Amino acid sequence: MTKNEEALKHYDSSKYVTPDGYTSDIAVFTIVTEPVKEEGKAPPKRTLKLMLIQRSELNSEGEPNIEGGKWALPGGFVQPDETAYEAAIRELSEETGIDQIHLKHYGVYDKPGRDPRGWIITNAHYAIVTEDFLGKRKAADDANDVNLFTLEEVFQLELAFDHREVIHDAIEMIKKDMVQTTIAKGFLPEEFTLSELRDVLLTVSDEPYIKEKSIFFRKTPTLPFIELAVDREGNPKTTRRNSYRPSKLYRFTDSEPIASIYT
Amino acid sequence: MTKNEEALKHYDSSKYVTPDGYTSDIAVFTIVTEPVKEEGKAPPKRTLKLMLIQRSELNSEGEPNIEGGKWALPGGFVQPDETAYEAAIRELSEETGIDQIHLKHYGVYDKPGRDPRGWIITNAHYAIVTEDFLGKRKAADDANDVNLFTLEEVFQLELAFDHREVIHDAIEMIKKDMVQTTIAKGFLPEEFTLSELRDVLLTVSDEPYIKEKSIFFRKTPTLPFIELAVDREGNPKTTRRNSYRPSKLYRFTDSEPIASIYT
DNA sequence: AAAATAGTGTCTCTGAGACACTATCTC
DNA sequence: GAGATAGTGTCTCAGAGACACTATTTT
Repeated sequence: MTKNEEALKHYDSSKYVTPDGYTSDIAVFTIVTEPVKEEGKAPPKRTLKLMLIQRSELNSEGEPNIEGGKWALPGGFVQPDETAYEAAIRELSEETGIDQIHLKHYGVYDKPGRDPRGWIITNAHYAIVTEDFLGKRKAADDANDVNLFTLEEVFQLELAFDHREVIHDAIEMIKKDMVQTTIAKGFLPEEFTLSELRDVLLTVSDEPYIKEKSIFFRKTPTLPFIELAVDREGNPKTTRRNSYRPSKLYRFTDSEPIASIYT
Repeated sequence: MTKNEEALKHYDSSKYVTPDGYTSDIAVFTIVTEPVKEEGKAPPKRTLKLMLIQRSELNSEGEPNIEGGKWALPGGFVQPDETAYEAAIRELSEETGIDQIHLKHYGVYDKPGRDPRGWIITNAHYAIVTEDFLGKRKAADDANDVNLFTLEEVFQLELAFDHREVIHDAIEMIKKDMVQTTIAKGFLPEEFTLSELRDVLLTVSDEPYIKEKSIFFRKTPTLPFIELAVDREGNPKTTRRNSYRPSKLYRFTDSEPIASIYT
């Protein structure tokens, strides 16, 4: 690398205008299951929701905060010694106490003027967490409220910066990825029933191969990326958490399929 | 926005460390058709290739250039008054003379230490151009050579920065998008024959629904995003460019399908 | 007639799709 | 038995897949 070292001596970064900041934002999705009836086994209603934080009116120094009072995606500035992906994990943990999550980059936002503070580039991710992880959430320093909203409610809010666009893209992306990849597993326990998987998929799609019970129940066990969960003796595992009648448990395999529009 | 104006007075960007640069890189793909036989109607062989530039040994001031001599994706620094997407279009036109292209963001590269010049964030795109556009290509100031490589040849080269990873991701992404979206149209004329479409798809996939002629010829005309090209009287248009027997022309419609792994 | 691409005919077998039915369990 | 989820039976029809065959044109 001696050639490069010499080249570096002649490189002057001040020749170029540099960005004023690089931030990492995260659209945190969860599926909330609400028991329709109180008590007992019930057909819980599943709803896909997005977590937002309300920016505080004042910053830590007691001065007015940028876009204070508006709702925004959790996130913050990336440090020079980390990637935006790592920053996302760190911020999520700082701001909400969430760890262990499925996290994926889905877009960059760099339109001039999108942030009043200057030339700020935002690397956007979406995250998938299960409901129980959100129990751990807590409000952090410069956020005075953390809340979950349905995909309809979100756009009724006053949103900070260009987060309307950023959130819109996140929703489109997760809806697409939900049927094109196996990210549905992020919303489910390791081992799940076919009904549970179907309910998760129903939050984003009404296609007959999901909606029609008989098609889904017959087809899904044959898919290459899903397998029956078995115990040490090779007998199918079952659960009664959703019904009195035991139902079989399944798990995702390691194989990642590729869907095609030409099939 | 008066609340924000007040907040801005208290905002000090120098509190944060800022990146040393924001660049936009482009993986330009093209499909080269090489006639197997010279002269006459032939079954041309199609190959997917990637365009790279060789970084010059010396910069415009005659001093050693960073990563000089190595092969790299075309690209460069984003200006504060443009998006990386706009920069990609500009650079592509500057460095190679290409305009009118399909361009898509596919990744961000921000690992600390990836660029010896400092903390540099790269926004990566892939582009699809037809062969004839590449006729217009020209070498630019700080690139002393522009060339096309097959996907195998690429990884034999000495590549600059972390472009091995950036290029690897581009290839994976275009292969996926080729069967999951209608980007194949970027490699084809407005109106194309089924054989032409099939040959394009065969550069990335060997699945039977593409490979098996009878399946592909029967299935494709029924797909919702492909329609027969007709003239003013409603008669199917034909061409003889690939054979003596005229073959029907097709076009992509506006509809964008979503593939699913659960179907 | 030969040769080359562009299709179609035919047959088998799987599986999508619709909807009614059965199974297993608790209360 | 009522009621709830978890599945299965059955029927029809579309289409995947394999491979041989026909069609259209120039040399």
